Amino acid sequence: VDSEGRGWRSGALVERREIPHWFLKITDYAEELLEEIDNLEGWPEEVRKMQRDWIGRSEGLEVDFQVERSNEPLRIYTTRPDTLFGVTFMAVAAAHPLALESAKDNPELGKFIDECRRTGTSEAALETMEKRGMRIGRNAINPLNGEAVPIFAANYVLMSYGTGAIMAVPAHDFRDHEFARDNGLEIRQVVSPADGSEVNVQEEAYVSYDIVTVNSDQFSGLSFKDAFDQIGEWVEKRGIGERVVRYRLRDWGISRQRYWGCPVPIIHCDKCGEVPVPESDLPVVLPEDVAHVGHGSPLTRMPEFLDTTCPRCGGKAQRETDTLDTFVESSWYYARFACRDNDGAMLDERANYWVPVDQYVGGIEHAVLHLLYARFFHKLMRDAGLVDSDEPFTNLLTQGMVVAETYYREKNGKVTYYAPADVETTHDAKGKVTGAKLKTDGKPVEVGRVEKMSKSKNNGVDPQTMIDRYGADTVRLYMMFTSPPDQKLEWSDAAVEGAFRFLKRLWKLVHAHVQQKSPPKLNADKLGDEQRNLRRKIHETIAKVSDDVGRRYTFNTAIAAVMELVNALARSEDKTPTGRAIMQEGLDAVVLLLAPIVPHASHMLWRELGHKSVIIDEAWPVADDAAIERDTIDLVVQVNGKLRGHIQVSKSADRRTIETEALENSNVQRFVEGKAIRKLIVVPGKLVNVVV
RNA sequence: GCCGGGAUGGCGGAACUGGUAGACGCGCCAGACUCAAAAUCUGGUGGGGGCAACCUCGUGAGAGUUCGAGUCUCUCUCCCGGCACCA
Repeated sequence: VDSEGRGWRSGALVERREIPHWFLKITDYAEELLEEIDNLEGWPEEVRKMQRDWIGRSEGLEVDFQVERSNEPLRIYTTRPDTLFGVTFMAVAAAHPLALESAKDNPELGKFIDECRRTGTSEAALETMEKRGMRIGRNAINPLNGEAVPIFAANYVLMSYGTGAIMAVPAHDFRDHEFARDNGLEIRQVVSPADGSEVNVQEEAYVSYDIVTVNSDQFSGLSFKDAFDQIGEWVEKRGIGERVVRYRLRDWGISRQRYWGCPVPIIHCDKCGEVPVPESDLPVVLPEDVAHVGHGSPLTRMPEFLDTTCPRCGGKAQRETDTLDTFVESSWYYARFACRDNDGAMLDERANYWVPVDQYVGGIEHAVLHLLYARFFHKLMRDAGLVDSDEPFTNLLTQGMVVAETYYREKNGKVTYYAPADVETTHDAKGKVTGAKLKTDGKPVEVGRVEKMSKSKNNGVDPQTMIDRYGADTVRLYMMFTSPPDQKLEWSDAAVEGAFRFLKRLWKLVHAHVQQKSPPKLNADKLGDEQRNLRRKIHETIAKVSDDVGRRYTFNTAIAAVMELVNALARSEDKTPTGRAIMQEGLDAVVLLLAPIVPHASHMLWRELGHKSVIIDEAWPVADDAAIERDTIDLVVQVNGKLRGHIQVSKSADRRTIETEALENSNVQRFVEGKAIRKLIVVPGKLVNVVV
């Protein structure tokens, strides 16, 4: 709202009725949303941190300041009542009623308010712009010391947070400090470090909770907590304020002045007010013959949509043209999917049976908005009796995005991007990329940054092209192998080729094996050293892949481990019956471990390996602990923390034996010779460090 | 500006609880096979030194803690995500 009472949004004049006015009271659930973050153990810690911060619970004090020539006090909210004696000015949001009222007989202030309106309203825009303000021409009286301080309208005060008005303490707040210096206002120190050290608040604001109050009359010499409590009590006793808990979280404006979206099913009647569309008339369907021109929603210019009759009195009425924020629908689709054929209800028992979602996967960019709205909406549905659970998503995996290299040419300031598939790179003897040229004309192109795939950068890759060439298994294997799922995935056609090569190698290995006579049943008690080692590798791999897939979700390291096993199996030249039995065991394991990632190839190879069953019906393999057991362990020997040798000791070797072995190592002796051994550190199963 | 994340060979990444930095793959180099090429196979591949055994430097920059730091602490740089009407 500007100084003349007109409605504005993102710097553009809008109809007053276009100002969003449908809200969901998410703040009513702030406390529960905050507390329950502690229970979301299947969520990444960074998402939980971001949500806590977004909700932003704070304890503070609301205080009334009397305003000159006004009956209305100015109520402010502060989390630092201990600094109340340092207030040297006040600031209100440009759209604050006090600023608007003062602008009526102050055209210059009106102009300033209108300028503030144009700078945008996003938090990022407000925080980064130059802090500007203008005196509204009145003073406020500090109730604690009776001082009159000027009131400013300021562009950095948010109307939507707190009371839209702040007390300014330049000595102990960075933003107030910057503003006070720019406007030549007093900076008065009222708290000092608790440890008695000195600070210069004229230079820089001093902000800390570990303080003692000074220059604060009867409230001097107090800690933060004592000052908070005593000043809070003082204010409450006089009825000019109260201690309150506030949240940074704002209510959710679900109105959008857009065509695309679910219409808000409300009819505006001059007599009856806002009347819900009767259930029998739902859903309200968007008109499809729409001219998308000019500003705002085209619905507001369509009488055939707008004009209707009031369901209550039957008189002339108009439809609501606001549509719902898409976040509204994304807040409950996961439940609706379980009962999508039900036209009689929003959700039924089937939805309640399936939720909460065991494993939810989505981009990290949804950490606060979508994932907080969905949690809120789930609680609404719970309180409406639709579901029994408190939270929508038990486990959350936030995946990274797909990025790819960009190539371009610049001509007369105009940049043209070329698809990676149409470009050939050149490199030096070490493989470092030195340049790139377009395949069609052979002339050079610039190598740009690696960026999120987009049409404008022409760096998108259609997975279908790769699926056509290599098959879906290869493309899946590549995507799972290239990065862990929570990091970005850098697309590379050449690396897809690598995944294809691996599958071909495995295919050949299996076929070479099954062409021989089928192996006997494995007798694990009678193995040679080589055979035991290979068998250990098989079972170590089963154990590692089970952990990577089941606990860590690091599919890239799981696949790397399977590749290592395949390399080890391929190196084996043991053609004895026992050797072939181990090969069978190893290949069975490889195919079972890969089945979730390359289902088609695994299905075929499982049959080739002589099994009658279908692999999708098979159980996940279990590692044999006895096969993993070792008689000896390899230890690293360091001298002063630097690697100097390796020793092999019996797994039952005591500390004394290990120390002796370590010191006998010839390379270790070279570094120990002639020096006094000050300490011997033995880390069981890992290393020995000799400190000289 | 605030909140969250990240930086490791030519490249993607590994190192999970402070204990062998560079697993696995790509790329590159050399060799085998071939008339030749492709495909495939074998070997090599962080920088520097050394015939070699090995030595030395090295995980964005700088400091610190520790017997030992990619990993912990502090300061800083750059990049990415979010900041409520992009969805």
